[in-house]
Amino acid sequence: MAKIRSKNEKKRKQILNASAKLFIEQGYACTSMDMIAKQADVSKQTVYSHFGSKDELFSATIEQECDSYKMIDLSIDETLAIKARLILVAHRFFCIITSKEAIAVQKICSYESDAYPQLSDLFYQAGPEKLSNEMTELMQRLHDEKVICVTNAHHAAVQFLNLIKGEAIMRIEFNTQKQLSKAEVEEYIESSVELFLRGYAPHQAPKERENIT
Amino acid sequence: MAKIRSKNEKKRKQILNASAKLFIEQGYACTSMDMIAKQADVSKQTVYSHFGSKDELFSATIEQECDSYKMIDLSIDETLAIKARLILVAHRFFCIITSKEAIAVQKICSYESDAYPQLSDLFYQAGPEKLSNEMTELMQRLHDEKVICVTNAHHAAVQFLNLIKGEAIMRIEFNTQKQLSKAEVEEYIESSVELFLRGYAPHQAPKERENIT
DNA sequence: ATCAAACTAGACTGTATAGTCTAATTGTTG
DNA sequence: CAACAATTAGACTATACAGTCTAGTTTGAT
Repeated sequence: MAKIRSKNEKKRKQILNASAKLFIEQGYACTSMDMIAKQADVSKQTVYSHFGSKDELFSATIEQECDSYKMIDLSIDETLAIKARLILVAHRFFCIITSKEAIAVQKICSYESDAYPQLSDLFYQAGPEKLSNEMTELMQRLHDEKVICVTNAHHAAVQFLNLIKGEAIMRIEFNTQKQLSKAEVEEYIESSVELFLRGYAPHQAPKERENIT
Repeated sequence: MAKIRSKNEKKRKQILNASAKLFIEQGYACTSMDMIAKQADVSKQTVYSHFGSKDELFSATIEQECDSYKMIDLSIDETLAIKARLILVAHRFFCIITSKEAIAVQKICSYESDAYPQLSDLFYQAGPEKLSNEMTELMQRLHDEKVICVTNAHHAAVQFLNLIKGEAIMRIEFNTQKQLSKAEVEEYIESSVELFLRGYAPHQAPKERENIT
């Protein structure tokens, strides 16, 4: 009496995994329902019985991918010096936004943002906005700790995140021939964290002078 | 003997204008050759006689759009105070990258960067890289003027440009429901220029203290 | 065992579109 | 005017694909 759909969930997941893989690899237009069915090892009819249309499946797929952004953790060992803490945060952020999946979902949402405004909005909330909110909290905490001195924690968060992106993110996005080496990225990130810390250094910190190497 | 193609150029331009409009508005996949011919007020056969295939036309269109990025001018009234100068530069940059065409070309190049790597590379060079190079020169000049103090002018340029992008550019790119108001953007830009200037303030400038309002 | 829901394979429809072909027309140049 | 290249309209081919239909099979709950 309870279970009306026996295998439903398993098939559904198979389909969503397949569609995620294909949409992400090939985009919306270049991925056909036949390919998805085949990739999911499921009949085309089953795809249509779970998701009424290609649009619906696409939406469900992107929503699922957005859900996977849940595991962003910016909590940081608080005993570290501020510079080391921010560099750690920067690296984590950088890893997240340069992951193959994140880049692909970003491209597809941006490109389809006119056709599916609610989808790209969803992505924006689950991705960039969520990150920026968490970063805002971190900035506020650092400010309260008097490690930095900001007048607007949200601005500071956005500024920090944008600084970290640097040119690396665009080079990845546009798949340019020349890509930045890991060393170049590290150097750039360190330079950006330093800029950020100098710009938001708390007042009355004359000892900073001695720290200059 | 000279003119073998009489009306060629005019038709060619009609076609490129039409294709630019349509590709930018609708993307590559959703724009058909019939639509382009109709929009250009030209027969389909003429389109094919000028450009052998849809791919070729697409490439020519994007290349043409990239050429139009030529007119970026960051020269600034040098009598202005440094903060005012950078705010002016920031606004120009912001206007350029938020223009409908720039956003559209960016989206399309990013999305098609796997299918047409040479195209997105072209875009990157004509757009982001060109801008970043000009900005690097500006940074170097400002450094030489001792108005700012940077250790790596290119890093500083990238940092400045990324700071200016803020969250506004992403909200536009993803077409989110909430968009930043002009006032919000202005406030953010001013805050970012200030951050940048504090972070790269020249040494031994104690009079700065008095400037704080 | 039975029965209904879920599933399958694959044929089928209708539509969109890239690219070709043809026959007629226009426009340019000598 | 003659000749020729460019252009045009539109028919045509081939293909891909969204979505439907059908007929038969598997599966799980009772």
